[in-house]
Amino acid sequence: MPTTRGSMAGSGEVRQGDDIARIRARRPLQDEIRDAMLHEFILSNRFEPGDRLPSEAELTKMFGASRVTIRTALQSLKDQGYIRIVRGSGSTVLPRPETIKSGIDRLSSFDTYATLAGQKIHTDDLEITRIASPAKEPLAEMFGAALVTKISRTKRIGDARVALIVDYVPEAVLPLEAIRAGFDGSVLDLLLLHGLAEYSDCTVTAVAADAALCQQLNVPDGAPLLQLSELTRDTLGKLVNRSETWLAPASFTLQLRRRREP
Amino acid sequence: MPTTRGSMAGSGEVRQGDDIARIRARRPLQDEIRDAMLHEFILSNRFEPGDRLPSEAELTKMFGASRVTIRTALQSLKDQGYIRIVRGSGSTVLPRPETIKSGIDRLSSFDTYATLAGQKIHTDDLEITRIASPAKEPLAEMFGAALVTKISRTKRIGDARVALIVDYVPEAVLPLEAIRAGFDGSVLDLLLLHGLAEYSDCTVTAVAADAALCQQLNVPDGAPLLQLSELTRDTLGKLVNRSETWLAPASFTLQLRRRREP
DNA sequence: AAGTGGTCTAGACCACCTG
DNA sequence: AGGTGGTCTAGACCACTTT
Repeated sequence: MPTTRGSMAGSGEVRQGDDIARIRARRPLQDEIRDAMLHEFILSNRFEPGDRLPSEAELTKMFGASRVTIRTALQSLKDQGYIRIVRGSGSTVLPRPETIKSGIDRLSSFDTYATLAGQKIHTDDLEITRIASPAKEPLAEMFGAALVTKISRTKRIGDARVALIVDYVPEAVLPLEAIRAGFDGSVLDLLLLHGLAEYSDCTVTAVAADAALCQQLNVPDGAPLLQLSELTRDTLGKLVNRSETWLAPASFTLQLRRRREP
Repeated sequence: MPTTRGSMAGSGEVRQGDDIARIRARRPLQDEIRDAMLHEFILSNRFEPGDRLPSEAELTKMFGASRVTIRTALQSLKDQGYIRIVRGSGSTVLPRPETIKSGIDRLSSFDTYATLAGQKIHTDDLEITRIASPAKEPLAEMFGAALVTKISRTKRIGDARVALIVDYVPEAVLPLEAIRAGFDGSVLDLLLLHGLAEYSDCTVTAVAADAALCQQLNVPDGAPLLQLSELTRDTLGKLVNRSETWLAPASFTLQLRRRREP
């Protein structure tokens, strides 16, 4: 019943200091509590898989927060796969998800994936060119813009060629000069950095390497490759990027978690 | 300020009838309001892409619900990609997501995908066999069980062979007899029906069709195929199914929406 | 300065699960 | 029957955007 906020004056000042520190850091209480529960209860093995967590009422007292705040934190842990919540019964700790922290369903660049996996990834054969297409061309029509920058490169891990990536970005979204200046291997990272990418719709197929591809990726003619075709959009749904990626499956497999329909 | 619930007695009885009807149907108010906003505001084009929705305060009055309830409904619309919410500014309607209502990131069977896409899918070459493997075998070790049922079949749309699917389910999870009795093309649907499947971790690669595969799928030797390897688990994280799928990419491509890391 | 969404509280009633 | 999570309310303060 303390805290600086809230509907009525509190008698206890216990949490006030904490509150101020947190607000300074602009960190929501619910996030603090979620992280506290994650580290102190779960990751520390204080509660092991199968164990029941304290009830929401108890947690309310333990953390001195309202039930709504506690629930928000618990829901977040549930969404991340750490606990299971059953009405009328309680919350139990789940076997640690061997996750796949970030699968292909997350909008992250291959550079980022590789780095997270502890791999050093290199960019070769970089070509950045400006395309001025007539208004009727599919590319211009797709973006609703005539000036588009094409960025093509191959990716290498150690001595192995692992991917060919070709991106198209309209000049109006990110000028060619900005791309040249900021490009460090990933167009997507550049877009994310500028807050220009929110989501992409991605199609995955298997294709046989043609002459051009097998030369670029150094694979035999007809070798099976994963092809990803993506259209990336910003928060407003505006198309900001078209991307085509070919992956040599020996070096790169896609992983994702499929969840039950809610 | 009305309603039967709530902290204090209400003066207006306006919503009481609605409330009772809703509670009978066990439908949360927040869901009703979300659907009402979706249909009356967005799908009806009363507010078009780019338009601002009423503020939360206004919605509170319009629907006679508390702000928390209104916010839950709005968040749900945001999660589904219908609106954008900006602090200090308001909520705006987004261009209708051409979504991909349900991509590969959802735990649905290929039968379900095909049906949703308006395709009639057929099951051929069905084989259901019981495997009793010594405890040291990888299959037995994986499931922690010696008795496992193997279900193998091909899928066909019209005259085209589109997939080969092989599933393994431990007898302890679903007895062979239950599978024989309930199988209508999809092991996953059977597991979902019994509440036995919560999520799966899935690996996607491209492979070249070997002799056995090209015979079963009627594709040329060495043709590129999509291979999905899945381990499906229940709410407790217990392994309930291993599944291998080979897809002829001409007939089946995978689609998914990739979202920015929160 | 006014308005909007983000966060939080305390209290209430209900449905469900477990003794 | 008692405890637990699910849903809901009214009110408050804050941070951010807009005017």
